[in-house]
Amino acid sequence: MLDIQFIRDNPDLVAEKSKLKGYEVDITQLLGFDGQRRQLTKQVDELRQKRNELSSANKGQKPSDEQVEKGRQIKEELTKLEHQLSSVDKEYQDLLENVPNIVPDDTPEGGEENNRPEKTWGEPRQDTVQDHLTWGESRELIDMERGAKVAGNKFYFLKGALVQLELAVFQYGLEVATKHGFNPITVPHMVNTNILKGTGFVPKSEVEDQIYKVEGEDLSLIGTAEIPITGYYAGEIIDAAKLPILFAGISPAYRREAGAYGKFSRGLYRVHQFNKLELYVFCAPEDAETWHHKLVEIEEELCQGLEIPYRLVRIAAGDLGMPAYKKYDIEYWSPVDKSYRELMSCSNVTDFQARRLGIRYKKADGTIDYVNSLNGTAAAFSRVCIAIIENNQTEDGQVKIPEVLRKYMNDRTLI
RNA sequence: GGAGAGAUGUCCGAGUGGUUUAAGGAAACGGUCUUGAAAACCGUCGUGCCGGCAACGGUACCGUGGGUUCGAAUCCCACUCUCUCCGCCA
Repeated sequence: MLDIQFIRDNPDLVAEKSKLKGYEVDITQLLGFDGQRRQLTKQVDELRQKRNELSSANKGQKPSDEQVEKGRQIKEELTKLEHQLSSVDKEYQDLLENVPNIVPDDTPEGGEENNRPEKTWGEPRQDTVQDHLTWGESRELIDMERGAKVAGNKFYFLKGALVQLELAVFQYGLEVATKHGFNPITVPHMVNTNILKGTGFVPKSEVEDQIYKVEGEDLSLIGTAEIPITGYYAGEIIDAAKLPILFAGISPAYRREAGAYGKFSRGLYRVHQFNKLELYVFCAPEDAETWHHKLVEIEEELCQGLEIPYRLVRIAAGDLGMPAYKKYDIEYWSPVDKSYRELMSCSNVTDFQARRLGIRYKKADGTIDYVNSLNGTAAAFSRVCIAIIENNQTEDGQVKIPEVLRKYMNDRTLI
């Protein structure tokens, strides 16, 4: 959610940036409701003032019939105005909540195809390797068929050495995260609608497509630990001295992925459930940009440790979600597709989510402001797994375990 | 799942229809005193919205949402959460 004052001061800018992101918002209409809301608020407050004056005029004693009658009139008028105000306010809130975050001027325009590569690392191998699914199924380490039997399409079982690999990846991820000061946290795997909406990257139409809802409960399965962590401080005012607050959240990620059965959905690449280690930062606005770069650096450190060749890309405006101000993806090299594919993502959402959920901080001078929040993937195992299997194959079809993981796997070197 | 109790500001805690403009205490901050510190004393000390350059004024907020009333922290209804006990259970 944007600051209404900011929208009042910069209506054209907000309209333009929203359009760049591909969101339809009618700023004129929003400001119209804003004006009505203010007008009505003024009238309502004046009437309430009258009511309060009347009732405090006869403290401790019975009011006269005349006073009661006058109070009754005020009440009637007030009820009418309050109803008007609440319906105007609802329209206003709905519109305001659907205005996406703005983007900085250096954001590439256009959609996904305009994402801007900024850096590459490692040697993209050009020889032929087995794809992860063929490799994993033939060794009975990945079982998609039985996953489908038990739960449905895009569910799976992982077994044996891959389970150990997964645990090792998380151990390693936590090791790096804690080294950088992140506090490990586990989270509720379901959240209520209030928190879900507060994270804001789920406009109504997408909620249905992306999020599993629990029948008969006000609960949804989380698509990432970002959601409950964002909610952690909802409605609170944090002492500035406590910032930055750094979390490394571990959770499964549940995603419906409705309609996502394209070319790049084979095997573990796009699944309904995977485990994820997520980095999260609450900080003062002036530190957000620095933390964003720090998060990207940590992601790079992780990829380099895991010996995964990658490319860093700056995400174009049209490919950004509603809350994102600025976002980078790290894409791993896929020797199977001979192209780079998404592995990690890192967003600065400024105060967009903090505003929606009322997460503020109090500075030393006593002033209060919204915190900024940032999040980045440290490891999404299903994809890390693909990247390792496909990039680390030896000539005889074994997979070399990255150096950094071996101490977590009884010094095993090959799968 | 059943029974009971409860939810008030940063914290503790008073408050069962109109001087509540939320008492009192603690913590925190500023000051006096002190060689310094503690203690003591004095002062400050919630958030949002609207108006105002500002000082300030108005208004709302006592778990959440409704309702009753001229007037609600206070009465009524529903919900959420917490605690105690019982049941079930890894």
